[in-house]
Amino acid sequence: MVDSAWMAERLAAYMKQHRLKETRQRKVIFEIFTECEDHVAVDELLARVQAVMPGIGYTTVYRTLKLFTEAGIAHERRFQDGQTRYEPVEAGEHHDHLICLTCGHIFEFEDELIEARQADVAEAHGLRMVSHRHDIYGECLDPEGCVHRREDPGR
Amino acid sequence: MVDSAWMAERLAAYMKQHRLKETRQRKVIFEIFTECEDHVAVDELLARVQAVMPGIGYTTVYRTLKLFTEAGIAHERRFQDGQTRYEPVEAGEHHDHLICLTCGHIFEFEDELIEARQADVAEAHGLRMVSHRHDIYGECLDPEGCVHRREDPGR
DNA sequence: CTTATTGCAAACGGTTTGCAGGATA
DNA sequence: TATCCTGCAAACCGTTTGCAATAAG
Repeated sequence: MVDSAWMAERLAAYMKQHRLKETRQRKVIFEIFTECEDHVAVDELLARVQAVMPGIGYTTVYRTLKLFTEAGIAHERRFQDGQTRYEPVEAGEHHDHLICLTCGHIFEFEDELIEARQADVAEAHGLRMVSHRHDIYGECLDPEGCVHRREDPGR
Repeated sequence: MVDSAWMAERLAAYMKQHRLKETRQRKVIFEIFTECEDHVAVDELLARVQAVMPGIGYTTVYRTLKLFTEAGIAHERRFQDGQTRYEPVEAGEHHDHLICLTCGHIFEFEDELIEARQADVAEAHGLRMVSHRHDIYGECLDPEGCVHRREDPGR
């Protein structure tokens, strides 16, 4: 779950430290961004923001999202489609996904063993792990009894 | 290791089936592509190809790489840098990637422990693992002594 | 001689940047 | 008032497409 209070705090701290200004645009974008649970594409967010503040420019949205990323309250993700998507950073977050090819459901998972092992692999190659991306694709073992069949297959 | 004989065969079969023509350009690109062990970016490959065949257009390289992909002898991969990279398909392949953010080098790895654990994670959620994608990003522990520094850091 | 292919230039889509006017501290 | 921020337009970058000329079958 998104902890918008924590995000607001962290953003405020970052802005103060960098002597940035709190503008109407940034407030609105923040508001809407924190309401987005999933990975929002920029144009998607822009559309939602424009519904509230019609005159806003896409440049501002791009720049603000970049600001959020630098402030540590957003993560940038690029999928195969060439678009950049952003997701709110959550406390104790993990971004490993288990995608069901049968029903489309996306589970999030975290496995300490895998986490630890990744760092080892990096080290074995002379690197310090900074981040990772791990997606597992699978099929329902029991399609009939699948609890997620009716859910919206996240894009 | 790249099995260029097998690749040539598979490509030939695909071309025959689709009534495509064997051109000088395609031969040269194939030659050079099979010599590339790692993940080549298009402009990288273009440079190598142009060293052999100066007049060749980048359009041709793009189209040929797409052809290779359709023929099943190349894999298209997009990492976080926005460039599309291609790698020769190998028999029984399966590559996880370790990307160095300092020098740009891309290592391939396979870890049985992680492999096994992934299947477990899937099963724990009621899925049978079909495939996965796993990229680890890191930084050189010793940037000074990095063996890969001289390589073109795929931006 | 028919059809596929090439290479150029121009189009493209997503993103970034320069700049003058406007808002914030 | 001194900055910082905005929004526009234009630049940009990697990639794709239209097209007339060219090469392969």
